[in-house]
Amino acid sequence: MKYDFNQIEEKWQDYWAKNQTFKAENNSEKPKYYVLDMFPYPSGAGLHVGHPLGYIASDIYARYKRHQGFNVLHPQGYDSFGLPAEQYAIQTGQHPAITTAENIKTYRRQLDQIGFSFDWSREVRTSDPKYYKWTQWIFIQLFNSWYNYKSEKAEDISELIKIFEVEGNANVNAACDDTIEFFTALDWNIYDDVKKQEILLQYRLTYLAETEVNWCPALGTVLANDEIVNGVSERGGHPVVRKKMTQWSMRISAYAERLLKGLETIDWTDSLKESQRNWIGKSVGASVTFHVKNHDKVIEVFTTRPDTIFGVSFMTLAPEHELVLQITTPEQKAEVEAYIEATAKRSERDRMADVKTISGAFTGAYVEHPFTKEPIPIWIGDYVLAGYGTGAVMSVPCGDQRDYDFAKHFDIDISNIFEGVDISEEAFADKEKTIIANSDFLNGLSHKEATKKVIQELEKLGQGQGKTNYRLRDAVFSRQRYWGEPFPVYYVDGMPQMIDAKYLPIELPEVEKYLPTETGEPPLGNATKWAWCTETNTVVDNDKIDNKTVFPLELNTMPGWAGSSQYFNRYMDPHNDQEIFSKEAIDYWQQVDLYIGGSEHATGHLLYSRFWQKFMFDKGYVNHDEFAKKLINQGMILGTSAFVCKITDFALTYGEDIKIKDDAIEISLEELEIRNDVVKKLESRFSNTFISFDFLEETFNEQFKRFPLFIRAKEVEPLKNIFLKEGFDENITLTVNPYHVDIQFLKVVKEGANFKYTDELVVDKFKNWRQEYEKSELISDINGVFKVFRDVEKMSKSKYNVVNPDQICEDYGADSLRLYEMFLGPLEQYKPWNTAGITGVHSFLKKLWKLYIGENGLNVTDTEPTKDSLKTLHKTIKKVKEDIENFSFNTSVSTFMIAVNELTAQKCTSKDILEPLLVLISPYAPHIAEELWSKLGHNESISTAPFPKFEEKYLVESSKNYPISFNGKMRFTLELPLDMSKEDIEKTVLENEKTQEQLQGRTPKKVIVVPGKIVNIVG
RNA sequence: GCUGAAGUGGUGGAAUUGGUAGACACGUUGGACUUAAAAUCCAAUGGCCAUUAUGGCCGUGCGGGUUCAAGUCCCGCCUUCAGUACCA
Repeated sequence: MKYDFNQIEEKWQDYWAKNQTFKAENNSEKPKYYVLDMFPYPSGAGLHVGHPLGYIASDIYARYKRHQGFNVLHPQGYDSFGLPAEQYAIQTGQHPAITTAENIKTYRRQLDQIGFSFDWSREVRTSDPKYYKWTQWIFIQLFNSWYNYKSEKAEDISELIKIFEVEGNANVNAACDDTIEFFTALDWNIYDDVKKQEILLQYRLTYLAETEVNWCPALGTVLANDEIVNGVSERGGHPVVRKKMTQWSMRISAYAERLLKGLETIDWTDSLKESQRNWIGKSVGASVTFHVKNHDKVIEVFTTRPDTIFGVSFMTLAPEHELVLQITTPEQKAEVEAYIEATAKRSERDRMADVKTISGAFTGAYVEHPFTKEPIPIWIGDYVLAGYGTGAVMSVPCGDQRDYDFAKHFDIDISNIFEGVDISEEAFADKEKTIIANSDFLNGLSHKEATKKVIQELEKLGQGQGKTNYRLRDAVFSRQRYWGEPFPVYYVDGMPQMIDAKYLPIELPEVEKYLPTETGEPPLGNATKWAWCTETNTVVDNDKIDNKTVFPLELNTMPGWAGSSQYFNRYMDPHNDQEIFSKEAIDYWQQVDLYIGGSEHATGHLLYSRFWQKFMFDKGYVNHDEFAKKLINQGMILGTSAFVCKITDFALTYGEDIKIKDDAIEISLEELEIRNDVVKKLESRFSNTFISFDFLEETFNEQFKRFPLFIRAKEVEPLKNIFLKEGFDENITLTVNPYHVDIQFLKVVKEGANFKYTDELVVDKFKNWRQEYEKSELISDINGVFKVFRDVEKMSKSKYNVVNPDQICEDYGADSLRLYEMFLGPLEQYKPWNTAGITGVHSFLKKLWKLYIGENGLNVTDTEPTKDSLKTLHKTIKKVKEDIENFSFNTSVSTFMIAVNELTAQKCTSKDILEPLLVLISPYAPHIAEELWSKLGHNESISTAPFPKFEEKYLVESSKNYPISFNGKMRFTLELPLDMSKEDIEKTVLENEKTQEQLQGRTPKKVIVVPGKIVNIVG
């Protein structure tokens, strides 16, 4: 009987579905265990081989825990709101809900064919109104809460109102906007309703405020900091600019300290915790107030080194600092304004890319030193960021490299306050260890002592106090997009009001088009009919009323992370339409025991989820203020792509149209008009039409007046328009890198380069392409014109390097895929996908099958197991158990191979060996395990069979093959009884003729005997 | 720059507390079976030298050190990957 994996796998997948084998009960006698995967975004490209890596690992763990007798919750769902579906909708008019549903169908089919033990009865989809009802509900809870630093938790906003009514806000220590003004109870009680609401908004955990946001023009929306990578949007790589907009924000900064402290209580990877720590960015120091001379103004700075206050040579303000224009003297006005204008023009990205250039301007104004009362000049400089601290720094050039560079550049006096440090040297000594000098009352003190002392003194003067600053900013929560959760919000007199929770969900209305309205409102502004709210909190349809006051609704939608910030709790009770989850459900499941997912979510999803969890904890909805006890990051499986570049020949041939420069090709603007011609010529030159050109407008480099890119022939016109629109003159040069090559050509490359499973290998590498190709591996040189490089990078549709698991499941089966993905290497490691080794695990499965099923049927008998077989079995049990518990899945696959090889060699047929072996293998290769299990006569699924017990006694040996080494080098081995004494071992070894041969008559200086381990003879 | 992780055969990767480096696979070579191929099975496979056999030398990024013994521990470098970055 052959191992017919296709038939077997289909059979058991049907069986599991039909019998709901993996359905988790909320009531059970068994202990619970909650294994969670990060749910996928169902993209149009379908599942690729990288997705299942983490899912397979968690599935093995979940199945293992079932064998251990746990009631396992192992759910799956979809993070189904998001940009790509909407971008697709804009292009095609197809409703995102439809494409999303289609994609989910594909994902489900692909997930099912791998044989995961998910409890699909608990599936959630973030775009399902039944689900996002609760996302909206949480939003309302956040709106109705404030953060009390005294109790260190979120409290109901009604408590705050009570305090205001009785004593005003002077004694309130809350997370709130810095612009808050003090008022008394008297004031509060006479404020009108709008004023009261305005004030409360400054305290709410989600609030509406005008903030500087990251605006992405190409996507038409704002983005959170973690959605921007290297200054461009994470999705699509579009440029991002700073812009002031009225936006919903989440007051995550209130939780900064708890988010930081909480990291100590959870078993997450160190690198991930470190990322979160950096992101939160706690720094302890002091805030110091400086009085501006001849002005009734103060400048507040934050510093981590208040002890260096006597070293302050100048102040530096961010160019955007609000006081700059007020304090600038008439003489300096022109210079300062010019500088401000120049920095405003530079994009954030330029500013980031160019940290070396020192620039700034003197305002002409001075502050007074708090102790010496000396005047200190005030400068502005773009190395000071408006968004961090107060946007102002006290500059201590003898202590800080940047301040030093700035002072040198502008020739500002540098005073030295460090003992024994030569400030003419650019490399500074470790300042934390240096004694303070030239600093009045701080002289002779260490960093620590001086810091303490100076804060005391500043407090006496009323000009400062100790302060802790966090880098973590509040998270912008509005998106000007269609495909997201609508806010349960309407406006009265411009103030936001919550729609009563009983009307939830506020469903996403239909729109004609998914673009902003003509008046520039978000896409929801196009909706003509949707549930909305009147004054009396009655939800009615827009078109059913008239003559009544109509209140505007919130037209923004929530960001992608809204739906994923509590989904792990919703799985506990996913069909509950009365509550987000019942108390019984959360009391039973508590929190996620094991969470597996990618580290790319370190500062996004994983931070926001922790924040919401802490909020839910404060409100008493959950029992733990961390949602996941343990978290493992699976590494990414990378795709192989090829790209082609450098066409020297082409430039020479077409030298009249195109010039070569720095290995790139330049085309002047006039030549753009004949570009179509050029392309035609090129196409005939390289007959197979494989050249096309591509460009991206946003990569225009202003500094060099270049597009470091490729041009696609048909897109010449739009490019030219952009060019002229931007007002660049006609002599501008385009730098063209013509390596975007078409599929036809790559098929040739592919055959030559012997790729497997990669049908399309085109990559757009518009960023740093020279570096990229220099780094990559040259795999082919075609006619000396094209060079083909192979590179390994993240799988993505746009790189044409996606490998999906379907073909592998068909050719080798899901069990092979599961084993192979585990066998590739350690779970956490990044690794390129390469199918070369899959035959290894596949033939292992065939050998396993043959061990049980011979030519004439079942090979398994009731014979007594041999000693050797028992030893093989028990050493396998031990190793596999340890491996699973250490998440070292790759080594258990080897262990299985060894076990099967040994048992085959032993011709083992004993049921007592082969039956437990199946349970060991079943988490890894569940289909074949189920099939063989049933062939052994079981009517029940193997999935709850108890995990075999390891017994030491079968491994006990009577002798050991000792390695005998001379000066640490192993020469030969010697079989000796394990109960032999140290002395006897030494004696036996020394008497051995091989030892004598090695010693050649010399007397050993020393003999080391480690019983059970090794013998080392030192000569 | 800072933080974190990692460097082991032709390849992916093994190696508990320091104790036989290269498990298990892939690939390669040779052989068996076959008209042939596939599949399957057997053998060899870190490098160099030597060989009738026994062998010998070198080997875990580089340079030192500790130790009877170092891939593993310590010090100093180099490289790669990832994250982060005028954070005051």
